[in-house]
Amino acid sequence: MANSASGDSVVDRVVRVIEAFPEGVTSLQLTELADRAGLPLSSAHRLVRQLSQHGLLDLGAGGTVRLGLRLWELVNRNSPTLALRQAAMPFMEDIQQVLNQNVNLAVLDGWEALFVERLSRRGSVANRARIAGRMPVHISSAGLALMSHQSREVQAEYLEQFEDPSGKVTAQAVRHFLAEAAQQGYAQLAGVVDPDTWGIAVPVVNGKRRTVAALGVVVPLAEMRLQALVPALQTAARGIGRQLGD
Amino acid sequence: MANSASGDSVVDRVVRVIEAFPEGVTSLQLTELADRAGLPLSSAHRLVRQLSQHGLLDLGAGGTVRLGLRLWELVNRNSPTLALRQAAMPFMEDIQQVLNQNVNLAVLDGWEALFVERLSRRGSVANRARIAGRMPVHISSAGLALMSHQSREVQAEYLEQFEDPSGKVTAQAVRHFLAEAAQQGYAQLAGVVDPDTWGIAVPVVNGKRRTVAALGVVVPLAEMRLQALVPALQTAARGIGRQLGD
DNA sequence: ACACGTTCTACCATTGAATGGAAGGTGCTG
DNA sequence: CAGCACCTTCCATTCAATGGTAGAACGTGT
Repeated sequence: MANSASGDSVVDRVVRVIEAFPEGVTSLQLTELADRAGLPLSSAHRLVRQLSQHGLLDLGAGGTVRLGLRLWELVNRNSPTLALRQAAMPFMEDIQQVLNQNVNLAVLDGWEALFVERLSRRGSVANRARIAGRMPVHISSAGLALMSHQSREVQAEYLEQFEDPSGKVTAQAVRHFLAEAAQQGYAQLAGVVDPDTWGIAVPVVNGKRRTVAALGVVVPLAEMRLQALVPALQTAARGIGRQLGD
Repeated sequence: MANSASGDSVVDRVVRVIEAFPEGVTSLQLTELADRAGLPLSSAHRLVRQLSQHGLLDLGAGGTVRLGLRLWELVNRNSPTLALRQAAMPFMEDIQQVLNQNVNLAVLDGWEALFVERLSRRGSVANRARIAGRMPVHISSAGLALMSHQSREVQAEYLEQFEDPSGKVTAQAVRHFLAEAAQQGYAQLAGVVDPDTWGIAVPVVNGKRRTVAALGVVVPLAEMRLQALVPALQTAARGIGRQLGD
């Protein structure tokens, strides 16, 4: 036995270590980390120590492993979402001020909407969809808005593989939603995430006519005023797109 | 010549690649990246390709390298600042609502304050750009608030190495500021970052009496009302500390 | 149209850095 | 105090990582 009995490179292992943290978990014991990453304890230990010397991980006393502050800093300084967030924030704040609703910004990654930024409704305490959270395309208005503006090929590929584990939604239904969203210029979805809420999202299109994000709000059913919301969102989305350039 | 002519490990190199992005730069050409990371082009190319296969980097056509969406997601989901931000956000929103000022949250890293979250003043153009930004301890109220609550040893070590490149501030002056902040329970600093603004920050103390963050506001000189601001900040800071537990 | 510079990508023989089992700490629990 | 669970260190073995070289794909100035 020698270099990597399992046939994986060092890079593979570094990635597995970082990916080993389950969602929302910030701290892991060394043994558990090694287990989750599928690495021999001594190898995991060596890797973690090396990474923590550079500040990407934080190896505390007693084998407690956390992601490093330096990693957080580097990623949040240089992430490609940075320009998007900077362009979008003023408009998101406007929406929040004027409509007083939860505002969110998402991008498409695979067949899921990845939420990049969120402003919560004034006065509200709890907060469902989190920053860096994901939602399948077919159960989020943001996801539908994004997918409805993808090329025919991408949409076909998406519908091809579509399968709803709960069995509540058919590919046919999703196709219908997407067509509707494409035609109307916005996507809406009622009571899916939470029975008493309504989601509305519009695409954000950059200078090259590429759909790069979706801007959306989540409103209580009782306060649903489509006529007021959609134009506000579309105006903001155009403003963001203009800022983006590209 | 063989494994690493320069005597650095693979982990070292991965770190250098991620660190190669200058602040605010989200996209780098492969050649420039190799240059900045101090790696032979072919090695950089191999590493980047491997990392991008896992989604930590994004190697686009023409050798354009960006940080990967997956990396952003993983870090923002599992970062140790997550609990802090979640605990602090409601209180920061309260402050923003009541005082209508720029609110920020920082932690101490080395001899600098690292800004973890920021809410901008209503109506102002969002300067959210400064999330993940750093400020030296001696020119930020947050930094002073954090340092004033560190142990004697840490403070001594800090003052020992202190040197102001601009020569405007002496170690003696900083010592004075820290003592004052420790005694008063808050730190203030006028017109340093911006000649017309005043910074005030208070420490956030967790259940174990450890100072884990600083909560601060930046107000225009004209609107300076210390009597109103400090109690509000201190109340919020206590609330955050209670949420944190630990 | 052509030559030149620049940048990305692929190949592959060489070799020392990475590996992981085993053994030695450390701290907790019954 | 024995037993367990976990962290940490050591070191001989060996194959994965390395980087010079060469070719492909641009773009640019003449």
